[in-house]
Amino acid sequence: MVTMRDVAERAGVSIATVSFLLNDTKPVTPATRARIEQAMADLGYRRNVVARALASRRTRIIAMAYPALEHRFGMSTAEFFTAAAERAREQEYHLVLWPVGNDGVELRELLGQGLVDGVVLMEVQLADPRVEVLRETGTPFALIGRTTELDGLAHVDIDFDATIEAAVAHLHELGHRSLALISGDLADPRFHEYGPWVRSEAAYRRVMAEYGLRTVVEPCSDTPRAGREAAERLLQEHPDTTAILVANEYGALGVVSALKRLGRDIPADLSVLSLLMVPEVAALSDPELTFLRTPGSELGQLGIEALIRQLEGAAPLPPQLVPATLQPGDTVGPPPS
Amino acid sequence: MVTMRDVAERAGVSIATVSFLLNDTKPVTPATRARIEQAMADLGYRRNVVARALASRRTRIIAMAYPALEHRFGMSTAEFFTAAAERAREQEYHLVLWPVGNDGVELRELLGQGLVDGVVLMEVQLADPRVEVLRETGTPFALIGRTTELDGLAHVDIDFDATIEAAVAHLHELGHRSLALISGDLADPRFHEYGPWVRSEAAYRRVMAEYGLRTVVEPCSDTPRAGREAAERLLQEHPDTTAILVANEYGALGVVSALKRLGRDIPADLSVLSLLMVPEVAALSDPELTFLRTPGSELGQLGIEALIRQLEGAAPLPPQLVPATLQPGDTVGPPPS
DNA sequence: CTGAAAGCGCTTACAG
DNA sequence: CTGAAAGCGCTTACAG
Repeated sequence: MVTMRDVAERAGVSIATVSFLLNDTKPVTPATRARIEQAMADLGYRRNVVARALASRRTRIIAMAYPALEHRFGMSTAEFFTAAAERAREQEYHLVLWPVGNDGVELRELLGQGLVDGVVLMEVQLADPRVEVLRETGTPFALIGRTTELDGLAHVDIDFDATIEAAVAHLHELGHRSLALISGDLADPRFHEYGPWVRSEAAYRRVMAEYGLRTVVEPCSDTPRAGREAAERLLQEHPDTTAILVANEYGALGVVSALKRLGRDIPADLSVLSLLMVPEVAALSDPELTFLRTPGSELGQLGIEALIRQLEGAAPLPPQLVPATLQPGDTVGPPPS
Repeated sequence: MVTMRDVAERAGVSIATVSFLLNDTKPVTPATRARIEQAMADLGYRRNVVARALASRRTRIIAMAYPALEHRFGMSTAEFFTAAAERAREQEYHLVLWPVGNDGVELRELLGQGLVDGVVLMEVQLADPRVEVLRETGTPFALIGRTTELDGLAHVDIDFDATIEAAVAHLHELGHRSLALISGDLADPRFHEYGPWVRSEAAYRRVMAEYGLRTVVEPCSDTPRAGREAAERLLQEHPDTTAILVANEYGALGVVSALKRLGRDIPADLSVLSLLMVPEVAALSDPELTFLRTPGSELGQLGIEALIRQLEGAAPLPPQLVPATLQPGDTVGPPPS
């Protein structure tokens, strides 16, 4: 292994100078810079990140805490994670995945090891025990999602209000007046604090009230089968529905197939608009779903950015609420006349 | 931060003794063991992994190299990755995700940093430039997948031969004689060396020849839309087909919807058997797909296991070929009489 | 602008 | 069975 000492010797300088150059932490004359760079090139020097971490007390490793037991690691998550990993790498950070429970116990254990400089929290609950653990241990962190009590926490999240507003406005413009929401299963103890479902449902109720329209919400867990059942229940109880909003990525696929089974033409008889979905999943449906695209890459990157700014003592990234954007598909049209 | 020195002082021993106890690397009398353990508990000591890494020249960090640009990070990948991360954590390793290209350039760059003890390679190509990089740098590694030249490389993979044999046998028993394969798109330069598609197609040809049956292969890229088109082409060219094997996870969903569009009853008119799929994707189809389950968790864990054994100097894990197992669904039945 | 030296928190021969 | 000490490869006051 080529060390900094080897480079310093060959360049005829001290290791301190090599370090100053590498970190751009003190000025170095062009002449010595050239000698050091030549020596590094000759020897193929690569700085050892572990030694650097120990000496600088900064590992440049970030953990993404993902509650894999409670949440399926699906396509959306994959988008968050790979975008985050790439953004981290651009800034010379590494990203580790910590599949830890929501209660914070394992998280505390791992933090004690001193491996990471900070943590990005995914699948944030309204009251999230992990936040307390991170605070107690003094670990810098950023949320992808939001707790209820935010007081100054760095976070990025979907702008549920704007997203739902856009969705309802779009359907309303087309002429729809009877809009139902198939939401998440808030009765499930794992999810009753789950932000995306709580917030999208609240936003739906608020926006519908503003439009003076009736409110119908059908709970549904996150599987196509549950989606089918929810759609069947919905049409039984509210046969006059002309457009269905689905805040449930995998449930949405079941909604479409249930309607087809029931002989409904999509979108001639009934429109389906999927909220919060990635294109890969929308394409799995036939007809392909019209949907609001979860800004997964953006949020993954912003989450990393928010954390890295803290780590580097830069100006904090203001909270970012990113709306999902409408993507055309084949499941939304005007209501039947 | 509580250090080993603090523990040693409180227990009245040297830091070496604390280290010996912690690593179980030298015997310690019960009395001093008790004192040290008490001190650790009192102080809430947690060993610093970075210092340990530098001193021991072992970071206990493993990278999973994933060519995110070339391959979608989908549900199957997520299963591999989370299972690997969990298995690593059980053995006190951490898993980082390296989204690096297939050419090995970025991989070499990252290896130089000395962060990881070893690498698990995903989405292995028949001739994989990354293998050469790992060899040159002397990095321990394990493959999830297989190159053509394996000479002794640690690897775990799907047993494509056994999987395809089981699939064909199952359909043959039901009475099918006209089986077609919708495979991957080997014409695409990104995938013409992609093991799963090459191997499943080869196995199909071999097995069909053994049964004395005609061979039909329709290439298809990994999207539902491509699957729809492939199914349409197939029925055009070979209308007598009674069962379709699909070696293409997302393509399979398109195959089902194309058949429905064409008015074919599944499975009364035509059976669809998806090879290499995870249950979450199978459930997205309506009717739910009959499929051979990709052993993602098993392979993720075995890949980590194979690597860790090398890292710890244990007996090497013999190559593991794990067959996909048949999962009942609603898309396979006897051929029309 | 550059260098000598202490120190990050551990592991590991070596000695007893 | 235990300890003193060197060393892992860097960073960072401090001094000049």
